[in-house]
Amino acid sequence: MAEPERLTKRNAIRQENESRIMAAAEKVFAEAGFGGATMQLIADMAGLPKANLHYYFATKEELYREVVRNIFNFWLHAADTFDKAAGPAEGIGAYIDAKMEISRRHPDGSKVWASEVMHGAPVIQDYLETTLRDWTAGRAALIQRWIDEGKMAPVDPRHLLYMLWATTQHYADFGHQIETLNGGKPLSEKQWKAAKESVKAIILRGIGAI
Amino acid sequence: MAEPERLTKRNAIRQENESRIMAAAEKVFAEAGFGGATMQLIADMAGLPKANLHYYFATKEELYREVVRNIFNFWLHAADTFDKAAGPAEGIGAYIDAKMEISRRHPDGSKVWASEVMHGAPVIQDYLETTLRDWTAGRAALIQRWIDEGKMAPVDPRHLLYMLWATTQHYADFGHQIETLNGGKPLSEKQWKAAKESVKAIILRGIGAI
DNA sequence: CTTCCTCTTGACCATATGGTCAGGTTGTGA
DNA sequence: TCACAACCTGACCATATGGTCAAGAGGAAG
Repeated sequence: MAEPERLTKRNAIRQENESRIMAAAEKVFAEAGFGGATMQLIADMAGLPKANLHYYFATKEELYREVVRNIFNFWLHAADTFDKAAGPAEGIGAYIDAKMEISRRHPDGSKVWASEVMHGAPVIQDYLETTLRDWTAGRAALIQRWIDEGKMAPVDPRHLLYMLWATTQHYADFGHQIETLNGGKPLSEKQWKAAKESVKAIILRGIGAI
Repeated sequence: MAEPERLTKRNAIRQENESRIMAAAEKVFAEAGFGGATMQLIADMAGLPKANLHYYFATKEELYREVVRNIFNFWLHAADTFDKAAGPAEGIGAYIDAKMEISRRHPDGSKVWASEVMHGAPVIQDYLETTLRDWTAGRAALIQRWIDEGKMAPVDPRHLLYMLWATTQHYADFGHQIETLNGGKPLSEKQWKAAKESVKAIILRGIGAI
């Protein structure tokens, strides 16, 4: 597939610029939405002239597409914890921890993803129909197995997954609201820990895993 | 406050046009986001010339603000069920039902709200800091009382509220994703019922209310 | 050193969009 | 019927923005 990419100065510059642009784009898309984001603003934030963006990414759509794909892949891989567990308490507990950590560390990515899906997934519909669909079917089957083995209560695996996504991503997507309700301050280390524990406690007890 | 508004033909037309515009705006803002929405599209969808929009709503911001306020108030009132309950099973169960129903009937409003909050609540920040903060404090106190009375497990009321919001609104905001994972078809009557039951079962058991 | 290719960028263009306005139409109240 | 105000709208304008381009700077390879 991808060439090994020799370690020349050129390639270093290219990689550096592309990731600067991607990082800036993720932030701007998250804050302003696709329509509200401007190439000029992304360029400024990346510290490059606007024309240079168009050298690396021909169009705004293309840049956006790359950002979304990037996020999607990141999320998928972050969910590997799920499989390696012997039962729901560990598996789902670890999954909640992982997703909460992502919400904390990469809220912008989460927002871009949410925005993309809310607007009908114009650029990653194919991924939803293939990769995500397969991923979901696999985890649902695993959960069903746990149920059949009597390791947890008989809940609909799909709706459980939706609940996991919703609850964990909420801390990123609605972070501003949570911050406002927290007296205008971001959640502290302690509060994040409490959030994780609360979520895990309610859900794990809710599915009869503890 | 507001004048009783005599029932003249003028007022009827005004009201008709304003609600047509608001409905169209809600849909367009939900589908395209604030930045992606255009006054022209809203006008077309409302069946009015663009200049007429600006007669009723001076600017795009003003129209957007009205839409968001509208949604916010709708949501607040829809949560009255919460208070009238004797305990968590009824109170929170009814709240979940009500919010799921809103997600089903008014997904556009939910999306606009989500978008507004995700972008830092530029137009309803004051509401978050006053009305929503008070509302949240009140319900948190009520939940705490239930806990103190031994009617449910000792969970952090705030995080429980976040979980309720997240889970129920997810069915509207991420409706497209859910639909895709449902074979491309919207949830049926049966499936909506199952969703409600799943959510209620997990959460109510999770907080020790059943 | 020379050649070639990649990269950089200021200036520029076409278009879309929010918003304006003048003149016309319609309802209202006396 | 008349005068006034509310309402309507096609045409228009200023601006912002995505995208282009030609000329030049900077590495890479021989």
